[in-house]
Amino acid sequence: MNKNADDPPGQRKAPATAETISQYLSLAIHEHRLAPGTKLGEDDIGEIFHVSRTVVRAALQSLAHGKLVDIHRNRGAFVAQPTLREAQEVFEARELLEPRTARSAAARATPEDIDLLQRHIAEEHAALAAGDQGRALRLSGQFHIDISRIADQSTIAGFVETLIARSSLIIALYWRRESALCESFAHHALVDAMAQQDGEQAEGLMRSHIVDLHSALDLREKAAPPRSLRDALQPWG
Amino acid sequence: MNKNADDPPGQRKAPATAETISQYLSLAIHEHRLAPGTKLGEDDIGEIFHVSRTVVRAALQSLAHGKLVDIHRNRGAFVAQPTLREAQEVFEARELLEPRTARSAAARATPEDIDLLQRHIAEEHAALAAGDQGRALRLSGQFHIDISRIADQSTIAGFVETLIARSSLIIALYWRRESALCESFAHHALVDAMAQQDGEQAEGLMRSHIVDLHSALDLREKAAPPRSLRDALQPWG
DNA sequence: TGTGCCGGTATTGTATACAAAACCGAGGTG
DNA sequence: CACCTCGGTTTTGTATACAATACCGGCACA
Repeated sequence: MNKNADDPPGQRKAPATAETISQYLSLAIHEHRLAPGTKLGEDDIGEIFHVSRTVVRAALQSLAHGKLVDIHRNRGAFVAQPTLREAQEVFEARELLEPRTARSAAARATPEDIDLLQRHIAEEHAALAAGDQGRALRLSGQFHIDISRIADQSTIAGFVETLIARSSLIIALYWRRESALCESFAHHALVDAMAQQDGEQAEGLMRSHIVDLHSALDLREKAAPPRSLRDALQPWG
Repeated sequence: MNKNADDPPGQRKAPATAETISQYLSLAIHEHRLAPGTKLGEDDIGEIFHVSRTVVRAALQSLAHGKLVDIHRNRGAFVAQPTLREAQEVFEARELLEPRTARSAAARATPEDIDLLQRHIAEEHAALAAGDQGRALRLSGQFHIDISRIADQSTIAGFVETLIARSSLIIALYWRRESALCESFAHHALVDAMAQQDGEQAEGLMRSHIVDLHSALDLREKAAPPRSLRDALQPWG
């Protein structure tokens, strides 16, 4: 634990590349420390990481490609605010991609892979027990990404990764309080199926798990309006 | 035909944004006028479009995100050369995404949509008849993109779009001469199924169409080595 | 002949300077 | 009081300057 990847960039000595910065911002978004709609000023970020705006811009453009931030010309970059419609689409895409991926993963998973997944679940539990919901949420997403990595289809894994990232924003916006974060059970069952190389079962479990997540979103138009009228009309930018 | 989108950027008057440039390069790649492995020098491109390297870099980074170009640090940007493995993955992903998409599209297609698709097929035929294989290939890809647009799932449509783009590179590298470009028939049958709102049929046709494409690739290790040893070992970058 | 070193040259990476556009608040006007 | 206008301020967009690295030729040497 000497060098924790979650360390703030405060300590100098590393010049910080664009990739570093985008990963760091991405992490903050995943952990819900950067709320949707937050403005990401180039000067601010550059000051934090001690780099020029050139590098920051590259990082922001990278994030914009993954739809984690929206860039409005001459206005700047903001943490994305997926619409209800986009939210639907993201989960529909996940329903299409992930079950099949889980099946492949089950067929290919080595004991080490199973180990890794179980460690992740344990970490997730620990984070949840410690009350660190952000971290738990991120690890829960990481679990899905790991599965698609195990499936050994990097192309689809890349798609899944962007979908998970967007899901994090969607959860920030549309998650219903009532439904508890009881996913860990589903994850555990999934690992069991994979440990037994039962692809059929894994596929089914993954499908219902994602359907569960999907149905835990509040699909109705938000009662609470966006933080400002300007934001409400941003699509015009 | 006054203003053709395919016009070279020679005529000044428009300052050319990063998006313009990336679209233009993307088009050239789709039409096989830029071969895989071609170096894309920043100064060269900047000179062609009369912009500074700043915007060129943004365009190249954008293309790199879609895996159309590879950027090697301190070495520059090159038109991507998908490996055989990546080629497999891309077509497997297409087999997963597009049939389902075709089904949705069939359910939603309006008469105008059918019209658009038929016009595209006609254009494709015309280009083929005129011997412009590059253009025909691009239009054939556009056909697939249009279908995913009709399905009205922009997220999946985005994935399909990047897969089509990469397919263009894959075809450039691994297409077997022997197999003719007889896809038009498959496209025609697809439109017919969609015109009748027959989703089941459309899904099946799309699946077998993609399988056909996939099997028309040369899956064996290339007999012809890459243009240079340096390129052959680039993954080390 | 082939290999390794080494300098100049070309190209990319980053920071900075300047231009252009959006933001914001004060003041004027109906 | 609402609305519009206008100037200063802030922030982004683009070009350029400089630093760092890779490329490529010749030359020495085994």
